[in-house]
Amino acid sequence: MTRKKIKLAYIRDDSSRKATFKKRKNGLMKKVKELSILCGIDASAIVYSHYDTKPEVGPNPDVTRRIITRFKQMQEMDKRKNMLNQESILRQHIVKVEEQLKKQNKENQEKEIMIQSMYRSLPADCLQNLSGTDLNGLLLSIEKSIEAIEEEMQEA
Amino acid sequence: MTRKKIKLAYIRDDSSRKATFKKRKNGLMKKVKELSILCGIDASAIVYSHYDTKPEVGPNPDVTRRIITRFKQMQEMDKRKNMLNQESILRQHIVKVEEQLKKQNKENQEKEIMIQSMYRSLPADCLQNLSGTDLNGLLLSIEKSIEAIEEEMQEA
DNA sequence: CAGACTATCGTTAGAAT
DNA sequence: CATTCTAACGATAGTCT
Repeated sequence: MTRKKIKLAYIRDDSSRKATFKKRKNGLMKKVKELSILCGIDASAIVYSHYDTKPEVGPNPDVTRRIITRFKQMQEMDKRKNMLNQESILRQHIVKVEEQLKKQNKENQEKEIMIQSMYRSLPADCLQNLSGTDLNGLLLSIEKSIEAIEEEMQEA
Repeated sequence: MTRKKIKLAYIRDDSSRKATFKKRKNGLMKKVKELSILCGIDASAIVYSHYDTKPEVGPNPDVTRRIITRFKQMQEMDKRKNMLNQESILRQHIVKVEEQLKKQNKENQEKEIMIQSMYRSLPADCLQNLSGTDLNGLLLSIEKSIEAIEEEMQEA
């Protein structure tokens, strides 16, 4: 059993790394528990790893009960993450909607130009019937004007 | 040096409890650091005690940096409020933009109806000049049609 | 691959300074 | 009190099952 003086570096070998992880995580939790009891204080350790599906939090003795409240805050931290995600979704949504708005705006302008052109193209004496800037009114006026033109043509 | 096999219980003597606390806290942080490095995972320990003015979080090596950020977030619960405010601002912005979009959309539809009405109001024989659904083309066609009507009127 | 084992290393209680 | 020292204890790397 010739164990070398462990080199403090990432363990390349998968299986021994996992073994070490398990051993040391237990040891760590034990130390935390001892510190809590011996000194009457609140202590805990958090271990995030892909070995466990969930973040390992501990230890979980009587002493740790008080700390659990604070860990709930940690859980709220996760919620905060979600908040951030939600925020980015919101931002994306804004971008999307703003793009739509821009597009609509452009389309709107084109149609407006077209309407203005048609309006300007109408005979001068038809303009008397037009009133204000109201679109529906404008539409009615233009239809009236066109009807008037058609009537004049038929009379001629 | 006859050290007894430590009894796992609260250390009554103030000074030796503090001594033990200091030693073991250091040891604990070292262990956390080692676990992080050896296994390439994120780990941290939190020690709340009246010995230190602030909750001891650590260790503070490169590996733990990411986790510390999260803990700072935990400590800075105040910012969470601001986040909420920011989110509500975003939501308000979305509502505003969506209202604009809706309004634009409505205006767009009105204009479209108007254009269609004008189009339908034109004399049947003018429709031959119209081509496709292209807006600019449509505009040109309508202008042409109106010019044609005016010419016919002048001829009459 | 997970436990059990143990020689070895690291941690630390208590004493000394 | 805080530090240092070191014997003793505890943790664990490598090995075996």
